[in-house]
Amino acid sequence: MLTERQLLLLQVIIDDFIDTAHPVGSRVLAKKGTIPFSAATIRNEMADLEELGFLEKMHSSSGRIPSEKGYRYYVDHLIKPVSHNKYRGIVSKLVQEGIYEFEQIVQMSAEILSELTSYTAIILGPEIFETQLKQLQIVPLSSQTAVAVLVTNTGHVEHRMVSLPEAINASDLEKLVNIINQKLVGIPIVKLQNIFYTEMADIMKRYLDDYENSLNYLKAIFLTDYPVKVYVSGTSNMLMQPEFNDIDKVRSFYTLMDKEDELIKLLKDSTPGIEVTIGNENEVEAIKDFSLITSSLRHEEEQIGTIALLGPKRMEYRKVISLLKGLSNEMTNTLYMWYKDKE
Amino acid sequence: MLTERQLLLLQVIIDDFIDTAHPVGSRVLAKKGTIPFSAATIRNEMADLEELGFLEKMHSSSGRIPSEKGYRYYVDHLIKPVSHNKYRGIVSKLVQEGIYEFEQIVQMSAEILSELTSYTAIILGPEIFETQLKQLQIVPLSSQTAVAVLVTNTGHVEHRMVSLPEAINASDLEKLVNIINQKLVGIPIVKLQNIFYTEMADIMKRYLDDYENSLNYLKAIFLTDYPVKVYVSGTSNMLMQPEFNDIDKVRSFYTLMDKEDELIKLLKDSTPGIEVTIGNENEVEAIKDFSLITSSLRHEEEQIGTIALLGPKRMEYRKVISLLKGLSNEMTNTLYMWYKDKE
DNA sequence: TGTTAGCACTCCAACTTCTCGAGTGCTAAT
DNA sequence: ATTAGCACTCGAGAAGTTGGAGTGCTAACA
Repeated sequence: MLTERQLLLLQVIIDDFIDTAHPVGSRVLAKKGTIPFSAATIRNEMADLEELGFLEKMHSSSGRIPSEKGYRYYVDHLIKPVSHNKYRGIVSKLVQEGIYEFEQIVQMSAEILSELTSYTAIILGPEIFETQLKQLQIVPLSSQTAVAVLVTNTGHVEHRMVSLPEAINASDLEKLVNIINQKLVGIPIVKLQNIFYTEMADIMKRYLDDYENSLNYLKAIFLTDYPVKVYVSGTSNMLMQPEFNDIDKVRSFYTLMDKEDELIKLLKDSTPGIEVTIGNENEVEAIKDFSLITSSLRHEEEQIGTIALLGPKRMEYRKVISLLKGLSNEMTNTLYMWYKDKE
Repeated sequence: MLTERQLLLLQVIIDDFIDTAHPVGSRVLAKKGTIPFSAATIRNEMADLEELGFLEKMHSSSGRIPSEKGYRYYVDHLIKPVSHNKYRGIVSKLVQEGIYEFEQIVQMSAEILSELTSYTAIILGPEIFETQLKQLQIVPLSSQTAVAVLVTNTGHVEHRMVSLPEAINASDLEKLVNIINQKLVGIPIVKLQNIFYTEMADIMKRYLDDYENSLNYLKAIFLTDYPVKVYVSGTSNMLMQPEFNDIDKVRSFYTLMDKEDELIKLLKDSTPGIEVTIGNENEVEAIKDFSLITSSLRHEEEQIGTIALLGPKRMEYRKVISLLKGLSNEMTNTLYMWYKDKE
């Protein structure tokens, strides 16, 4: 329904605004020569585009800036993805070094990402869905405390302090750990809780003197949710963006960044693939002035983590999207190889 | 060398400025009634105090604000520490729950601290000086990779991915781990590197087929420095301080906060006890507008960590210092008990 | 009929000017 | 020694001024 010329115009206006952060006027646009029409014509078209809701003015005699609808159209229809060969291979290079666990790799990728874009990178997870128990170890520290160490097949290590039941003795503890390892190695972490109640209860009853106590003890290890970790990187890069000249925006931005649970909410239920949320499209009030681009990392239909970039609505969508796409693909492949290798 | 009256005046002026962030004028001060003299007299004294370098003016007809020398004098001589009974016991309560490792407790304390003061809390370490190896575990993930897990007597867990040497077989690996655990458990982590070269080399030669390879392999585990961790908490609280109305200050502040190595430099060589650095007293350029209060956590002469508060020069020194002192004592005691218990 | 030049109008941003109040330093009186 | 009084200073904020970049509309043009 938009004419060829309107499309071109919309594209050029948004590109220009993304580049300069200044409202775009007809005169300047005409002078640039990208559009073979006079300023007056451009003005007319601009008025139409505004009527259609793609552009808006800050005040009656300012240039036009893209509306959220405008950005949305731009993202959905006007961007031809550019592939960023330059950065291809970053992840696999990290993997090849062989000294990082998966979580570290995700984190490092995000740092690179925020460096490359000067927006803020936020990473969720990777969650332990689908990762399997490789080994459980319980190391007693004193008579009352021990540390439980859980290693997964992805090289991830979780640990947690636990208090030991009074009655348990060293040999029982050893037996317990052996049973667990025999029975539970290879089981996806998520399913541990179920199995724990069904199969384990029986077995433990048979082998252990102090069944009751041991059970309670294990609960502390397996039945608490392991915390989801959020990494944020590059917040100070973003302060250079002119939209942050407003001190209140800075305040509310950092207040959000400090609330881990809000960030988790932001990234938690992302759908597969790249998803772009512009301004008020997002339900979280605090980022109504921002755009958020998320890409969920998946392994066999399971979401195991999310990489996201948070920036001003005036974001370099073209660059960011292709970058994130590339990175995401690479991560997925890497992930696939990884699991295949470790199984 | 300062008269009684000058001391009183200095005290009141700084207190007032810390409270209101506004330059303090003679008239207002006289009206408040804390000083039984007229505004004119106060003016004269103020002029003297300025000449002595304790006060300064923003411009020729503004009220007085404390100079750095003024703050220094205030901190050194005019503060009578108030004990904060209210918050006593926070740490020991956390410890009693028995489910946190030492590092978590430090971190949580710092969060509380920043919440209580609305300044930024920075914590370094605790470093692994003096903590002893409790157990080493090597869990193979694939034919080429494994994860090495190191548990200390404080309940701290370090882990790292390592690539396995081609030639090594499962039984050798097991032997290796056994040797290490037999020989190295109880050794302070810092000394591992030395012992590794002296004693271990011999032993390994005797027991292992593939001595050369195993040695190289272990290097990766023991000879890399484990990273010092920095936790920062409460940065957004601080934005509410009026000194942060200047956007450039905010920018430079957050740029600093993003540089982990700078922060480490800031806290690394703190002397025992509480140390207050005001503005330019600190060598790090980026915090010349701030004051930093550090308290190093010690165990038997060794610095094992640092808690610090970063705030504007106009800081509530009285409150902050006593709070930090209390917390620090509590931590040290806790630490002492902890080690005693775990040894 | 689509395009363009021209013109009157709008509005912000940046700059100046003005005013006011809170502050000072100095002097003379107490 | 202390204080009251007075002239002076300076910055913060209000009010006014200007210029430029923008618009919308109309009329002329290909």
